Amino acid sequence: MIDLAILGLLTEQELHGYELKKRLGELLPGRASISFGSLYPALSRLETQGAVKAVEERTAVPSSPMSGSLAGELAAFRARVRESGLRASTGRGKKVYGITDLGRERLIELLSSPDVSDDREFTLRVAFARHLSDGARLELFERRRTELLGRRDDLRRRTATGQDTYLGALRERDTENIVNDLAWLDRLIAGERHALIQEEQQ
Amino acid sequence: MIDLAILGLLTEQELHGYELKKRLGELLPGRASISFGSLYPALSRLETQGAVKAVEERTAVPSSPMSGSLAGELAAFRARVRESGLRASTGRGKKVYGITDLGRERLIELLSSPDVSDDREFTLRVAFARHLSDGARLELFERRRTELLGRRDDLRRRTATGQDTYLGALRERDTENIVNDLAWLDRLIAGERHALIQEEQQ
DNA sequence: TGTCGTTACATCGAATCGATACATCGACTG
DNA sequence: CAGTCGATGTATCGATTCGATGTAACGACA
Repeated sequence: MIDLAILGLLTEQELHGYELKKRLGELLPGRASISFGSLYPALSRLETQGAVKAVEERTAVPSSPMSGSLAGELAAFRARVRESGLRASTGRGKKVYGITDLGRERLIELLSSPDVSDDREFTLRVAFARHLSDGARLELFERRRTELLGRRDDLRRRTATGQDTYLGALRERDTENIVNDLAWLDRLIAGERHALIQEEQQ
Repeated sequence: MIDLAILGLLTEQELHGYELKKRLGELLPGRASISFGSLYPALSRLETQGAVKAVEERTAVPSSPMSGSLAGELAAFRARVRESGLRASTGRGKKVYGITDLGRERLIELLSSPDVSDDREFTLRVAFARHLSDGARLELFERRRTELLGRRDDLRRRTATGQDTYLGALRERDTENIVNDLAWLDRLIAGERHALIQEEQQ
């Protein structure tokens, strides 16, 4: 899950930890994000595995006063960071990560996993769906559709005899949300098919 | 979260671990449940704290062949377990838990927490909402309403400039789901108000 | 008779969370 | 112009939770 998030975000842009967390918070629905306590260890793990690499060395606070040349280095570093899309970055000690070829392979693997039962993971896979081939993307959506149909039927089976008011209300909400998700998915799938046909006709 | 789940389920019925997990799986939306790796430690913790207690001692497999009287004991135990609502229970070695007065207090505390940002936790709190007073229940729903309104506005603010197709699709889905949840909540709240007015008129 | 699926408890290592520590910087405030 | 506050940033700690695995009894079925 967290690997998918990191690799997906880094494919599009080189980023440092803090920024990674912020973007992920915007990607995931609700108030969900990931904690620093999982992010930093995950980055280390991925770096060890060679899936990501630190692009810019962290600028340590020099213990001795900066010489002119060092200050120049720092300015150059900041300029590079700014270029790479981190305008809001103030503060010192950033460690900017980028993805490697191995990381890109790993991302495709993660995006192609047959398991579509985890909601948060599926959300991330849609967010990075443009990195999949047309076929793989369509397959992802259709597998998800099957999953949701299964859930809907499970819910229907359980919504049998007269329950507690609030229990019943919850089932109602869940059913509505699944129906909604299915309609949304069908629109996505229709869009994909349309795109595929247009491609073939060229 | 897990404490809330355990205490809520045990308030309604004495249960053992395996059954607890199954029921929780039915309560939570999607394929979500909790793992044994968190359930059993949590039960131990709650037992130490005095919030739950083992109602029936586990029936250990006797190392020596059962005497007639022991077999009788076992049968009696099974009958008691069956009475307490565990019809499907076969197999040996169950440890049935019940809630204590302290546990009931703790449940009310958890149900009354002001934080309604966690989706799973909110679902559980609705599931056990009948254990709250009319006022507290209404407050829970209204706080959740405010939370969802905040999320909706956050989403709107972010759904600004032309993004990636799939990113846009995700935002669409999230917005729809929130709107759906809000409508559902409003129905719940209306129901509560109606009930309150009827009470006053008596 | 064997062996498969279900019921059931338990534990382990790894992943993750939530809190906290520490430090820098910009902006607002008295 | 010093002082504080909030945002930015990296990092680690203990507790929680997960996912996998082990063990075992039992019913069903071949």
